Amino acid sequence: MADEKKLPTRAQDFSAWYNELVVRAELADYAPVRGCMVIRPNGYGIWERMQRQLDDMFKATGHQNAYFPLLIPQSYLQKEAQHVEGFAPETAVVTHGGGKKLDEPLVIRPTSETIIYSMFAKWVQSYRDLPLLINQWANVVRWEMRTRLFLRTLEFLWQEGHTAHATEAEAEEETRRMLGVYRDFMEGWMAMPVVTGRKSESEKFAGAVRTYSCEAMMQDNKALQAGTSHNLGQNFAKAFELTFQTEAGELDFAWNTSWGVSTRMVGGLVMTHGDDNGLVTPPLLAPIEVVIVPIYRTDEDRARVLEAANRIKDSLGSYSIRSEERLRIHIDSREGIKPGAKYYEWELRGIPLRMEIGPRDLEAGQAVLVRRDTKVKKAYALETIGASINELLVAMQTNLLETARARRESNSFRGAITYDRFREIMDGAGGFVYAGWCGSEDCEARIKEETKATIRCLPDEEFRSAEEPTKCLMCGERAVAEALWAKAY
RNA sequence: CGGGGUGUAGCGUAGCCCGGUAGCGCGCUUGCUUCGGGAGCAAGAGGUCGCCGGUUCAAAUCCGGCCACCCCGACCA
Repeated sequence: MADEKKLPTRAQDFSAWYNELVVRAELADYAPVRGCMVIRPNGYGIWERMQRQLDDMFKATGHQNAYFPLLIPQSYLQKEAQHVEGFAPETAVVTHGGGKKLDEPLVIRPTSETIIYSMFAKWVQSYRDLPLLINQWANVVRWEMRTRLFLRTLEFLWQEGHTAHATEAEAEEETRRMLGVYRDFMEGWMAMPVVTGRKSESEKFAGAVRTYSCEAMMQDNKALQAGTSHNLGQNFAKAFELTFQTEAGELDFAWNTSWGVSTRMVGGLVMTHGDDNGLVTPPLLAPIEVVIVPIYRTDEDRARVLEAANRIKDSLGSYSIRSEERLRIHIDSREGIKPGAKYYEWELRGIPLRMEIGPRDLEAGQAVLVRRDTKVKKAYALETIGASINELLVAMQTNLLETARARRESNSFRGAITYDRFREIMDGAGGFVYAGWCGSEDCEARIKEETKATIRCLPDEEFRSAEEPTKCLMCGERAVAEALWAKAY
């Protein structure tokens, strides 16, 4: 029966570990509708903090929030050829309203390019109206065949940025800037290192000229596409007649970009930092930074310990890892549950720091702090415990990123690599392989067919091998690019 | 849509071959003892056995149909 409380381990079955952890840590559940997810307060708390920080970052780069409708006339989706081809198979369509069959079916947005650029067309007349920098927080629906909590659900919450610019160069700059914002957020806040780069033609967004992405490595060595940024060129502007008068007085189509991240990042967080005891949440994103577990035997001890716990809690407000916030601290004063059981529960939920305080500590003027990431347990003097907590939170935030990056690098393969060796890697433990590619879609397709690995991106220079491969992994022809290959979610 | 599997209490399951009182663990309720790593004992509550039909004196169990969900593929943030 003690066994029933244990999670499956990551080594046994990574999928089972993930699924059970997400449910047991009370992050999310499946809803009665197939493939739809309910995000519980625990999971939403993490998402809410992600949301708030990203929103601040978008504001800082000059974007404003707006909101566009959930329902899109089907004909809008059909105006951009590649776009409709990419999204039509996975849309949900409303055919009836008010008890009557609709003249034109309405698509539940799988993404909002069409409705947004149709409105942009009305708002933009002159180059003086540009750039137009908009973001929306919304839900979208994509009728996926197989779903997994957070990683792929029929409906998901996300943010989609949409911009219009007067020049191609400005649009490209915006596309890259927002990719950088995502990277800063993922590394700085989620402590999840990412490889940035450009998508291959076959993997790019339906309707984009160029797609860039952030690719993270999960603990099973698979890649997770954690965020994308698209340069849409004038494709949508032409489809929706989004034109403007230039400084020279000529009429031109605007240049668009779109970029998005979703609740999928919560899944990425779990699969990046979680361990066999449960979730590990980076202090910057943890809804609770410190949990106090009071320990007592007698009523007299109980009163003393709880009084001390409250006093400690009240005195620590200024020691949050975010100096502009109050320390998020919680006292677990539930009766009838032994301290040991509380430890397991808070570990499962990934709270960064646990403070144990009992009669013996009070005598000694100390409290015990336990770090979630390293599990190191140590006593600290009460007079200076605020500073100790702050140091530990900062250290943990840093340690999580470094650990994840070291793990990624030790499972990355660069330089000359034969196709046989590549297959061996992909059939075995998996990993990120940086290898030459001739640019042919045939080679790309054959590798996917034979190994299940796909081109995640053509990585940005800083991620590339010191000496770039000269030959294509598959056909041995001259390589035109270095591609990052991995199995992916 | 192809291949495999499962539906029994809030959760996890036994029973099904071989028809005859629906069982166990976790959780829940109450009480006492516990409390520095998942508490112990005692008493209790909780079930249209996925749905519809058939066979039978009798169906969770056998037969037919339907539905739902899960896993493996194809599709994907």
